[in-house]
Amino acid sequence: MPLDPHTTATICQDEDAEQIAILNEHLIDPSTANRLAEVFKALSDPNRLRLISLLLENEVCVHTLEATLGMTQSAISHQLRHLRQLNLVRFRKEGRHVYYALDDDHVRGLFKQGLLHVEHG
Amino acid sequence: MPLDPHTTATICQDEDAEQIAILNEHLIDPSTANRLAEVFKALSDPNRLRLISLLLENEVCVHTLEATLGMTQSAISHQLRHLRQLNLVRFRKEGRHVYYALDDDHVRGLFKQGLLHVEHG
DNA sequence: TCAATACATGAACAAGTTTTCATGTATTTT
DNA sequence: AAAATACATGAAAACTTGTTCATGTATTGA
Repeated sequence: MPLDPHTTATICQDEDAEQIAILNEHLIDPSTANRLAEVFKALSDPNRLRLISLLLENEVCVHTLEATLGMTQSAISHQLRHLRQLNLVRFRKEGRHVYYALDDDHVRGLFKQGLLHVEHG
Repeated sequence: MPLDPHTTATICQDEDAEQIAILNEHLIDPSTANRLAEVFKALSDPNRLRLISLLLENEVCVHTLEATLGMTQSAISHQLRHLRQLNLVRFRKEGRHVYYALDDDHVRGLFKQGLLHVEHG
């Protein structure tokens, strides 16, 4: 009997072709796996998460991010570049300042859902 | 004017202490950031996501995971060990087989939420 | 125009991760 | 008891990632 209450079946051996077919239906394709991994990877670094937490409700300039996070300006800029390339943040320039904000409600959603799980246990 | 409709304020410069105080309230603490990063990191590898997708609804033995994913037995075992150490999967032994299943509804939830975002665009 | 401020970026380095390779243990089959 | 099957694991190799260092561009101020 399976341990996990959510589990519907036990699948093993290559003998039972029908079971293996069922299993294959659940397998996500490599392209989906890669894109999904990219999103989660963007959220898999503590400093990047701290940065994102600052952008959850406000747009903030690079210098203030630097001061608030206690990271070097270069490190911040590299991280922002990373997030930009994934279309997770966007920016606008005003004079010599560059303001960053979340580009996407997806990130906000995943961030908050992850936070719930971590906080309540 | 901010670009992001969700954005409530524009924060810049160290001059305005009140704004910086508001910003600091949003900053997650390092311990939370680390635990949050760990969860997302577990979901940040394509092969691990493909593996998890097989365990979403069923418990599956290692050999079948190997055959279905087209990975070596060793690579599978190492990934399973990793997921075990994070309490994301559990296993039970039966004869010479070891059945793995998700340990945790959290992962299922995050996985599915991530998938929605990736699939619909 | 010269200096200062705000930000970006390439290159190198340190650290971490995933896979492979080789080997080991436990269970079953013959 | 020997061979085969199922799985685990340490160590090394190959690859990825984050930060630092050095330097570059653009805008503002003196």
